[in-house]
Amino acid sequence: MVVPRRTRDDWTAVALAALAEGGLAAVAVEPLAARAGATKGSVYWHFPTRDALVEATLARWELEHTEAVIAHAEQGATPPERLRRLIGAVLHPERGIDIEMALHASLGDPLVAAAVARVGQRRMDYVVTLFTELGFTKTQARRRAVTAYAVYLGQAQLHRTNPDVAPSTPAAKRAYMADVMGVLLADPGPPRPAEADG
Amino acid sequence: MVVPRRTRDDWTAVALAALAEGGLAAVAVEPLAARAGATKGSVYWHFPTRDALVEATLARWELEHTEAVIAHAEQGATPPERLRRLIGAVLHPERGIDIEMALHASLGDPLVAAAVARVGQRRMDYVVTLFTELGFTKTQARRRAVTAYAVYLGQAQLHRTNPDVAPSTPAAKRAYMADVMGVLLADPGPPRPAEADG
DNA sequence: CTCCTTCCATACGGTTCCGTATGGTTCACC
DNA sequence: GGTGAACCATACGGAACCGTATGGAAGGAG
Repeated sequence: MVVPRRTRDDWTAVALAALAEGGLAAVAVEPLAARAGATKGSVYWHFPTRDALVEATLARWELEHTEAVIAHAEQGATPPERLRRLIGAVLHPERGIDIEMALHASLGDPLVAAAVARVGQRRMDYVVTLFTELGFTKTQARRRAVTAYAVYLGQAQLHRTNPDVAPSTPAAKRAYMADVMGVLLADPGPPRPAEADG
Repeated sequence: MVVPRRTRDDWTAVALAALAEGGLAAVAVEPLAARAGATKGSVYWHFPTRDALVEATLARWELEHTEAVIAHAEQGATPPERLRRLIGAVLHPERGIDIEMALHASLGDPLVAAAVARVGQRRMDYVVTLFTELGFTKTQARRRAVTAYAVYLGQAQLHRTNPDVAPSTPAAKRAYMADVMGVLLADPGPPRPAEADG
């Protein structure tokens, strides 16, 4: 009888799967071990504590998925096309979005909050550069980036709570995307110098 | 020694407070009882089970907070002003937003998911009428309503994960709001009859 | 004052998870 | 083929929570 050995990465992989399905609470040592056909003994050999497992899992997610949205957007040729791919990513959900929503639902955990904050900052920075490339001033770009990223997050959320309100048919999706693009690229008023930026 | 008696509403009030602070997980019978200076005996007299307590708490929240955002918006004189008040509500957070975010973080619970879906539907309906009043066609209004509500949700989320990116000073808030308004009210293209609405 | 209902505290058993201890198995390498 | 390290199963104690059982205190009706 060949007994399968596990590595650290095996456990973080199982943890990511559990995270996507059942949220952070599902990343529990004993259920995870059962899921992997092993026992706690293995987990506690590879990780000193459950928090360490969570931390390693988050680190892996950051590595693999932080840049995923950005990389996807960067496949667009022009800045507007890149923005389009960014916003449209929500309408064509991949596996990563489940994990992301699960993490947003577990901001009570300090480790999760820190990871999500880092990823959010990184993406915001990218979207700011995107709007800068689109001809917005720095201040204007920052404002639009907040709105654009909020649309991204809100869309994902809305898709979970009220899937019926989201456009479903390809034609509807295309029309909706066109509208969102028009909205986000709307001409800002002339920059009033008095305005602060905080 | 006068012993304080508790009512059903007392317990849902305590549950709402715990919900705002610690999420659904904090709505646990024993900690709640300790918080209220009582014991489980009282809770299990007023409610047959913990789920019943959660359900009653959600029902109360729906009653008291579903229409809160709408009522706040309806204080605006004109449709644009109403939209402005709706979106701006996130920038001036009241106590309700904590509970709402906590519930959005606990969509894994079926009771919570149902309540949040009902509230979301109700609000979406309202925003659609808002955009209709603003002169949009039904199809256009639906699209803009999705975007507007997504901005609302995403803003709230972003405020929790990356509070630094949100505008902080009153001047910056005003400028940001003006930009968001301009964005959401941007003229849609002419309605192409071929477009579906799913 | 008495009695009955309402309300609550205490005590208990059961479940699920965390973390530790300990002994056994597998593998590399000599 | 023996030895030490890597890997894992089993068994245990403890904490937090759910739900039940039961006895008792508080307050109104008579």
